[in-house]
Amino acid sequence: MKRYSISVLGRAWGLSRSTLLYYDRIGLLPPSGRTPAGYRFYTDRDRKRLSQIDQFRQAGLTLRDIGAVLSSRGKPSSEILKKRMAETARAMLDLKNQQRLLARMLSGIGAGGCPPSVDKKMWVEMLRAAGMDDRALNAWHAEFERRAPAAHHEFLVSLGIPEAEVNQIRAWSAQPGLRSG
Amino acid sequence: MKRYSISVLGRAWGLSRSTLLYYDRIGLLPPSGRTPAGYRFYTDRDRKRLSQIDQFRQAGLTLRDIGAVLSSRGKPSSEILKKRMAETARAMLDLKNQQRLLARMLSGIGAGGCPPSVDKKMWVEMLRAAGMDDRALNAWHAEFERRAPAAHHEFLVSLGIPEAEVNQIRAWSAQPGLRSG
DNA sequence: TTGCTCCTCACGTCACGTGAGGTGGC
DNA sequence: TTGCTCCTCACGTCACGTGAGGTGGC
Repeated sequence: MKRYSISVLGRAWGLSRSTLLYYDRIGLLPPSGRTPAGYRFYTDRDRKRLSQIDQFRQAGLTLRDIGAVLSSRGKPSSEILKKRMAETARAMLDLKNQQRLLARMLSGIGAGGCPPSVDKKMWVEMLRAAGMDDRALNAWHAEFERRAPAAHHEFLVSLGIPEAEVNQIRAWSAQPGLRSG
Repeated sequence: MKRYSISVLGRAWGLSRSTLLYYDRIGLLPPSGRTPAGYRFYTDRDRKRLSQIDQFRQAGLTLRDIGAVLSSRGKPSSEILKKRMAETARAMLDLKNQQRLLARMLSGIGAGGCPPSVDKKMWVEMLRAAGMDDRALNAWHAEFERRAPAAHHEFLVSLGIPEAEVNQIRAWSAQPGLRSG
């Protein structure tokens, strides 16, 4: 039976010694045994397990999830993989949004004053196009005001709406029903 | 001058009290002052700064980078934004690769035994199509062997290459020049 | 007095990296 | 003896969250 020291096994996968020490500490990859001097040694069984761990790591699973997948074959593991798949989808959207924001910031720096990309008119048109009516729009304002009043304010100002009108909209939003009364 | 307590300001942006405590501790957003009783209070200046911080946070900057961007207007900030833009591109590639891996794992579970997606022949053809000749191929094996011998082994086996041939390839890779001698 | 907000530590999270101080093996 | 690897703490990272234990303000 071939034996590998901790650093040799790590280097084979481009992992550091401290990574394997950590995997041992959390019980994810305990070595097959110790030499009389207390050195960890790993065998081909461990090498195969590390290979699997590495696969799942590349798929972005947490070490806790990897442990769960490896210990229980079958159904639960597919649940975990699906969960991770959903996370990646969300993360992609996040990244795309970040790229949009960064692009705007960079073009803003490069071009000096950038034209207001979206104003009140365009915003409302977009929401209407998405099927929102007056009621839905009001409900949305109310929700925005309730959850993040300052951001709501900032947002309305960013659409080029004058301060006075902004305050009116916010007052309506904070007291739903007041507008129709 | 309007004054906001820590929780009120936080809630306005959907941030927790402890987040603002943290921003104070690291010096990113110190409050304008304290009440006689020691309570932090924030003003509109702070509110505007938090608005900026939030923008950059949504763009994925680290708090350290946000601090740098806010304290030095102009050139250095665009460097930081470009750096972040590059990071997002890499992160996208990572995520796409993760999705590929997850899809393969999930289909593997669903369908039982999955056919070996890529074998030696296809692999070599792809590399040749990319313009690699024998020399380049050998150099690549050598590099793979040097940096991650076990993964190299695993990879060759995954292409359906028999153990004996794998060992030969790895021996050549470890001793470049031996093959031509 | 009750119930709310505020305060300051201090420790936990995640997946390791980085020393410090000491030992085994050729 | 030299130079390498190994060992075990213990603390640092990042952006907070979560109590514990205590106080201010209506």
